[in-house]
Amino acid sequence: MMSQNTPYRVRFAPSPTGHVHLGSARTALYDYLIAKQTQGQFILRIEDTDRKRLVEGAEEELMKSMRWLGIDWDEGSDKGGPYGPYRQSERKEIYQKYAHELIKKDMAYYCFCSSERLAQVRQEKQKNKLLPHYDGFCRNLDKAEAEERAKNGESHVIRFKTPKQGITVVHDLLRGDILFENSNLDDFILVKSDGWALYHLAAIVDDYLMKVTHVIRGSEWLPTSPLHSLIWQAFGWEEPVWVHLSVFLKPSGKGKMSKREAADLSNDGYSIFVKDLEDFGYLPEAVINWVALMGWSYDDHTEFFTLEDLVEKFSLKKLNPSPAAINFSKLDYFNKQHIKALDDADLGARFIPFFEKEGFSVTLKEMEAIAPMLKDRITTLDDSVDMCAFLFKDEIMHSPESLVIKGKSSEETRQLGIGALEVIKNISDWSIDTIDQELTQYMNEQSLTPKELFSFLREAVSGQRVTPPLFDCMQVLGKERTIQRVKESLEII
RNA sequence: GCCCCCAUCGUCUAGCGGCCCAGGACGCGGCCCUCUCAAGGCCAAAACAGGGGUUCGAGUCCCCUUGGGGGCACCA
Repeated sequence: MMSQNTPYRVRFAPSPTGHVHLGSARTALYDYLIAKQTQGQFILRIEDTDRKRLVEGAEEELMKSMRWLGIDWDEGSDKGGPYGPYRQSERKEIYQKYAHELIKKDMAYYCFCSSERLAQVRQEKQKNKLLPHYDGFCRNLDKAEAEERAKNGESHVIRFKTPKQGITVVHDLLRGDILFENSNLDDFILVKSDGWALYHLAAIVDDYLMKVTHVIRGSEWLPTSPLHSLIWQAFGWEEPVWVHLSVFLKPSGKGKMSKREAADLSNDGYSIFVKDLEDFGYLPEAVINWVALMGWSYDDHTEFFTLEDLVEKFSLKKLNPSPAAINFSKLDYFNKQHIKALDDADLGARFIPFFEKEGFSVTLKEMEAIAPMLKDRITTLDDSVDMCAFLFKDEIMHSPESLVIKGKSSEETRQLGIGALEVIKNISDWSIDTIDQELTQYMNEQSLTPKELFSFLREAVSGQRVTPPLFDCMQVLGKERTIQRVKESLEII
C-alpha cells in the first residue's frame, strides 16, 4: 500500500447519461480531496462506451456541475493530459488490443451464442434454481477455429474465462478482505458484439494505462469487484487500492431513492441532483460540506468545513462503510451556516440571478445593501427575493385588513398612522438609528407596544407580514418612498 | 432464490477493551431574547438490534440469529 505522502492518482469516471447525482458528487469530491492532499492528480474520464445510453449535453452539464462545486480536475476529455484520450469512446482499439491479449493468454474466448440462446439458458437455469450464468458453451471451442469464425465476420462477443474453482480475494480499504467463491462468478462479457468494450474491461485497462493508484467508487460495485481483480491478475498487473463507498439511502433510510421519489422531492425544494440544488439556491460550499459528512467524519465535534479544510483534513481511513440516509434538513442547516460566513459583496452577488429570474433588474450595490439584513434569516438564496422583493417594486399591494392594528379600530389606526407619518417626514437624518429613535419615541408617547406600531408600519411599507428589520428596510427604501407608501396605506384604511 | 456488504439516539455520527450509567450535530419540544421572520443563549427527550462466547472487564473482538442495504445485463 502507498504511504501517506506519495501522490495519489485517482479518477472519477461517470457515464454521461444524466444529471450529476449526490452520490457521484461525493465520490468526485473524495477523489479531488485525496488528489490535492497528496499533490497527485485527479482524472475525469468519460465512460461512454454504451452508445445507446448517451444523453445529449450530459458531458457538458457534468463538467458544469463539478466546476460549480469547485471540484476541478487535472486531466480530462476537455483538457487532455499525458494518458489520453480521456473519453472511452475514443479508445475502442485499445480495448480491442487488450481483449485479444487475453484471448492469446487463454484467459478469454470468443463466444458466438445468440442472445436468444443466452436468454433460454438463463431461463432454464433459473427454473432449476441455479445461478443464471453462461453455460460455457463456447468456452472450450477450438481456438484456431474460433479465431477463423470471428475473422469471417460471425457475430460474437469476447468473454472472460473465469476460473471455476478457488476463491478470489478482494481487499477493500474499508472492509478488509472480501472472499468470493469463483464458482459463483460468471464468464462475463468483455467486448460486446458491436466491438465496444464493457465497463469491466474498459475501466481496468484505463485505470492501468492511466496509472490510477486508488479506485474510489460506490459499493454497488462490490459484487463485481472479484471480476475486476481477476482481470488485473490475468494481465499480471498490480491492483489499485479499492475503496467502496457506502450508498445513499432515501431520507427514511429505507432503500435507494427511486426515479419517482427523486422527482417528487423537488416539490419540497430539494433534489438529489447538483444542478437542481444550484437552482434552488443552495451554495456549493454547503453542498460540499454536507455531502462530505455523509459517510465521513473528522472528529466528534467539528462539522463546518470549507473545501480547503477538507483537503487538509480528509482521510480515507475515517470513511464509514455503512449506508447513509440523505438528510435534507441538515443541508438547510449547512446552507445557513455558509451563507452567514459569506461577506456582503459575495453574498449580494449570489442574489442577483435569483432576482433576475423573477424579473427584477438589480445592481450589485443594491444587493450588497440587503445582504447584511438577510444573511441570518434566509435558508436558500432565493429566499432573498421573497423577503426583499418589495424594496424593488414600483408598486406594492396593501390589504386594509392586515393594516389595521389588532385591538384598534380603523379610525384609531389611521390617526396613529397620520402621526407616525408626521414623525417620519420630520426625520432629517435618514439613518437606521435616527429612524429607530424617532419612531420609538412616538410609540412611547402614544402608549403603543412595538408590535402594534411596527407591524402596522411593516405592512404599510412592504405589504408583507415578514421582512427584515423594519428600520433597515425603511433606510434602504429611502425617505421619499417610505412616506409615499405610508400615505397610500392611510388612504385605503 | 443465490452472492456480497452493513448494524450506536428519528437522521448524520464520535467511540479503534477499562476515559462511556455512551459524546457532538441536525431535527423535535420547552424557556430566554425579540418590531415580524430568523439568528443567538439555555434546558430537555432520544441509541449501543437480540443471543451466545472470549476477557478480570465488551458499544468496542469472535460466532449465530434478526434486521437493513446492494448486486445477479452484449448498463455503468
